[in-house]
Amino acid sequence: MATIRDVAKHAGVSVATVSRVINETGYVHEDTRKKVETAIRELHYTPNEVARSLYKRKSRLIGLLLPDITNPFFPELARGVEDEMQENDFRIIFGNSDENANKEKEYIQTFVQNNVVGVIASTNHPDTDTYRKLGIPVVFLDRTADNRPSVYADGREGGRIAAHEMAARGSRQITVIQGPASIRTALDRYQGAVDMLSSQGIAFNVIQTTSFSFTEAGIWAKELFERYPDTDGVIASNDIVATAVLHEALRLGKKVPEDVQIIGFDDIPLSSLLTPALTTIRQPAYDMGRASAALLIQLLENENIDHRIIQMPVTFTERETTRKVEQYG
Amino acid sequence: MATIRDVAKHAGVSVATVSRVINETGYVHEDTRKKVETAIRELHYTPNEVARSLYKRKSRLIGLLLPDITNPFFPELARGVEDEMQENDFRIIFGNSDENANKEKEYIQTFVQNNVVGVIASTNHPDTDTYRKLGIPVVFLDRTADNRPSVYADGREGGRIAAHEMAARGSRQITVIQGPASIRTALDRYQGAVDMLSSQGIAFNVIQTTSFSFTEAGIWAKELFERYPDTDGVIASNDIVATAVLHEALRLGKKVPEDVQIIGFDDIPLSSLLTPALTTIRQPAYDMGRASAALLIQLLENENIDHRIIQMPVTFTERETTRKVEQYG
DNA sequence: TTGTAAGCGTTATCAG
DNA sequence: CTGATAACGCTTACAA
Repeated sequence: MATIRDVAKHAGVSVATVSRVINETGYVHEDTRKKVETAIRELHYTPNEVARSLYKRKSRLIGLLLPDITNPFFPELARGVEDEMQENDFRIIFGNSDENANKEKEYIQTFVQNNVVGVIASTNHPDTDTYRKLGIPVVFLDRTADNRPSVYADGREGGRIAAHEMAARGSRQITVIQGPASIRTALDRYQGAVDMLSSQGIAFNVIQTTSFSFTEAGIWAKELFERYPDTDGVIASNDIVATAVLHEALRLGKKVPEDVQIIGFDDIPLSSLLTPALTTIRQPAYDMGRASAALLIQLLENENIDHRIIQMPVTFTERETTRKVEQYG
Repeated sequence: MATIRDVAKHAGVSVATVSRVINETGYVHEDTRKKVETAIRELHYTPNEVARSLYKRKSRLIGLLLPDITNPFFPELARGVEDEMQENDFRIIFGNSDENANKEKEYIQTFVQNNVVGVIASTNHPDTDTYRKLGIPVVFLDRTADNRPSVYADGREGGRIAAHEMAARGSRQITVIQGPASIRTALDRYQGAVDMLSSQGIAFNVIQTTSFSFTEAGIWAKELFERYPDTDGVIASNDIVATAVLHEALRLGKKVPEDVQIIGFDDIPLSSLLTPALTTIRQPAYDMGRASAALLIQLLENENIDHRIIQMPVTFTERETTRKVEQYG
């Protein structure tokens, strides 16, 4: 790799001058600029970001920490972040935390060691020193914490909507699937659903799950219909579980939505391709990712901006696993 | 952030000594080591990877370039790469190329600018200077090129298997979905299927698609049944398209697999949760990711290893969108 | 308008 | 066993 020295020598100028033309800083004569530019071209020179980063104590790198890219909700988030960052010439160091506090801490640490200028994190522990003492801007994505910068959707409201719509469509033997207790968003959804159901005086059962994994989703679906065979409505903690429930219901010969209605959460891309297509509470994942990146970039330019907490809308996305409301509402 | 100087001062030694204890290189007296270690702990010191990287001209970073993390096949790959890398203390800079040569080149360039020690890339243009002149090890993932290090599955064989199994199960009005012409793996699958069908003297139709996107998949599925309504067997270019085809077939009132059989490709996590569950040609994505990372790490340690091309098995994964072979075979 | 040189935080060489 | 110090490739005062 050619260095700035090589370019300087090749162009017959000093490194300072080369630096000036690269960064468009300070005066440089048109002719020398030309010389330098040809030298750069001829040597295929590109600046070493590491050296830059060392001197300026900041890079063009940001850290992105997500629970598990294998859960289809997160790639959407990631893609949004990446697209926005890419357009602003930032690159991403990426890690999966598996919702594990230790892995999370490790990653954040290496992010810092690599001089990232900011981090976007989807974490259940935003209130730890890991983030508090980070010294660089952090945006919490899909999660939130007191007054810290964050982009998230209102899971509680989503849960409420799901419960309300399901009740409006006539289900009275509802089973709510409670996601992993350690995951904040899962808890919110659950709480929202429970609140709504309670306030409407509708009884319900609960199935507790401990992960969002594809392989285990089927197990819980089975458990659900074994323990509560009369279930005529399922509020799932996300679309993966909802898909498993749908699969199991169909396998048991139940008609969906006639015998049992199902509402998921997230609206992952495959949901609309299921048969019947999944009714769900949509989170605008891609936009959330983009928004979080945009927010981080703002924070990078100006630490003190007003609008640091962005709540995205959660929308009832009616498809085919729920009945038409006219029939019942 | 504390620097090595701070630690040295705090411990009353020179920076050289601190460096020695950090890197466990050279002699250092037990007592001084202790002093240094406490200093490190008290100051919460962690080495600046950027400075290290600058001096050593190599980092603990690798670049990962994937077409689109939003396609459920790639997160599996990415996860495999990440887990293996993480266990070996490497971090990942990540980018989506969208199969776009320009974006790809840009990303690779910034990878290099950030001193990555190696790259893992899923690209359709492995034979360009971008990779040839990179100067650091590259492993091609899910793609391959002459004799360059790579980890991939035999798409052609997969296509053959799909065609063979479908024919063995009685379909005679087969439509093959040809994926984007620019994507090598899609082409291989298609070729394999066509070869097999031709050699068996079975006529078939072709639907050409131009992307793997969820939103467009539905369009092609519609087109398929409009143009070839008598289709009784579909060999799809991947599971996303297969899912869309299944969805459309069901919507049209066709029975699957009785009226039309469907075989996908990849075996993404959701495939087994569809109803009927999708029969597909499985690629061991996660393992491929891990293998590519392991290979890259080997290459990093020793440029000249023998086994640089790893072909992973492709397996016919029989589920419910194909008929039982006994009935027809 | 341009060049010199210090400094970013490390590692490694070479004396001591 | 330990300490100075040059070097990694860049940016930025400061001088010229």
